Amino acid sequence: MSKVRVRFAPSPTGPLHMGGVRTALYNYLFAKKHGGDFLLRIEDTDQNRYVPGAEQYIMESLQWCGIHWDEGPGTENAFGPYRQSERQGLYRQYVMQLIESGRAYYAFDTPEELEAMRKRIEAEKSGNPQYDSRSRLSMKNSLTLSGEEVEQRLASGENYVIRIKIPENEEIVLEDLIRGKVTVHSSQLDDKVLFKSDGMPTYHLANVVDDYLMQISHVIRGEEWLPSAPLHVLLYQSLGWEDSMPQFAHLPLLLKPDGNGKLSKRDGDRLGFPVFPLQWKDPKSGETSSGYREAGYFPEAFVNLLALLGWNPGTDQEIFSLKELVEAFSLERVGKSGSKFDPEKAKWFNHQYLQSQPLQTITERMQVIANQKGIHTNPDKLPKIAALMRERANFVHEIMEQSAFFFEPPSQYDEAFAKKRWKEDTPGILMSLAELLESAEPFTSENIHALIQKFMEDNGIGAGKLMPGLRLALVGSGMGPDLSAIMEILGRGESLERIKRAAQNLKV
RNA sequence: GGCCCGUUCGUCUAGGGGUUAGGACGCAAGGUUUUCAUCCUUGUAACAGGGGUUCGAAUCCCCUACGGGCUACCA
Repeated sequence: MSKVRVRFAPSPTGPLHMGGVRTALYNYLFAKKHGGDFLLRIEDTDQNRYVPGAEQYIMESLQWCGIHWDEGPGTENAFGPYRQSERQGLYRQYVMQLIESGRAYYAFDTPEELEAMRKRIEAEKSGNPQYDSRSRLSMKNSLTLSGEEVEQRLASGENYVIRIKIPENEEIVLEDLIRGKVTVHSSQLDDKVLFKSDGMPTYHLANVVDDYLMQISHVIRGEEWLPSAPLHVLLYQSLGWEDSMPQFAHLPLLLKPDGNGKLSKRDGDRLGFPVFPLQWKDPKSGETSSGYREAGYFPEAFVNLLALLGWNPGTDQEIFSLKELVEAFSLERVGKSGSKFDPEKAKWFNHQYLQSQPLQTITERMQVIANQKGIHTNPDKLPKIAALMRERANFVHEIMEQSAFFFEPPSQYDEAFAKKRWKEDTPGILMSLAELLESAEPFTSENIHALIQKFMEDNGIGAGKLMPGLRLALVGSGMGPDLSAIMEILGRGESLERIKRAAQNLKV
């Protein structure tokens, strides 16, 4: 087998959504698994839909995910350039080749005429309302016009497109790596435009030409391309490239969590989860869409959860590093049916990574959040807080939210909890405990814990009587981790101060 | 409408002729804990329907239903 070369070929028409990232990921995994190349190619043949910043966004997204391309914009070599707009001059010779061999033809129809044709066929119910072997002879093209007139129209600079001439009665068979044999009859295909009147190729032509020129071995893309895959096969055949035609693999779609249909931007807004890897601000509308990065996901978690949406290793393993994914990945284990995205499970993945991430990574992120929120922190405390708090959180920002009491004494006490647990004798008990804690040396969790145990024993006080009040004093609510650990982090001064303050101020 | 693709717990999925249909998320209960979480244990819950083929079908075939994709001088 020749070298594996795959490409991810997004169109810079907006932010890349997570389905696109998954397609890129599968391409990457497949390439790396087989020691091949992963290329990034920008399909910007539609100038009308170009969105500034989109290309940059795509690249930044892939980089954030750790999906690195071997070739792409910026890595110029023999196969470049990697933006189709920069390859414009390349395509013309191939359409001309098609025209000369009679596999394509010029067409001069106006949008109005095309519309009229569709309407007519629809009204007659005489077939598919499309430009095909049945209707093309009633249109204005080089099949119906005299050679002279075609020449004349071309010479006068009239707008024209070049269409593929779909053969009339042919079974087109394509062997899809995921779906098996897919057969389509040529009568179902229409004479797709290959070359637009603006001098740009359409996707169909450009992707076939570029895949050929870039020696792509496997085309791994979304299922939405399956219907046009036979057209691409025809193009390879017509161009005489049948022998180097890549193998196809059409991936199932990512579906919205509720109801049906493919995942869209709207769903994220509606259900409160990101559908984009990175936050995106639409340059036209100014509208902002949230991203996984900004929502606090680790890129490793994002990649992990994406990988398992449509692929599985056949084992019970669910946590995979990128490296492990490369090792385990195969197209044979990609499913055929669409996957609904489950935001809850996404959080679970991040929880897993939060537990296994180096403490330093977490504290760095905590520091960033602290700076943003204007929270003053003692950098020495952060690793301790992280270690103590992370198991209860899914995200670093949740650690910060749940750790607020470390940075600021309670400004108020949870009323319901106080009502239940703050008794008349609580202040007195706490004051005695505070006195005892003065002697804890050093002021560590272990020592504090031991002293508290001793205190309870000596005074015949149960944990249920002491702890809730103590917690209220230190935290302000009935939640949080072990109190000895909290006090160690708070330090002796702050801990005792909080205890005394509550004892003095909190009334039954 | 036409064409193509698909259908196992609510969700992601394993399983590809003989399984008590397995795991994970979620949910529920119990346990641990000073609280809330975490964690642990247990439980809940599925082969879309109908016909075949077969001694035997979730698994193979057909039909139906349902879902999805495509149907542009967009990708």
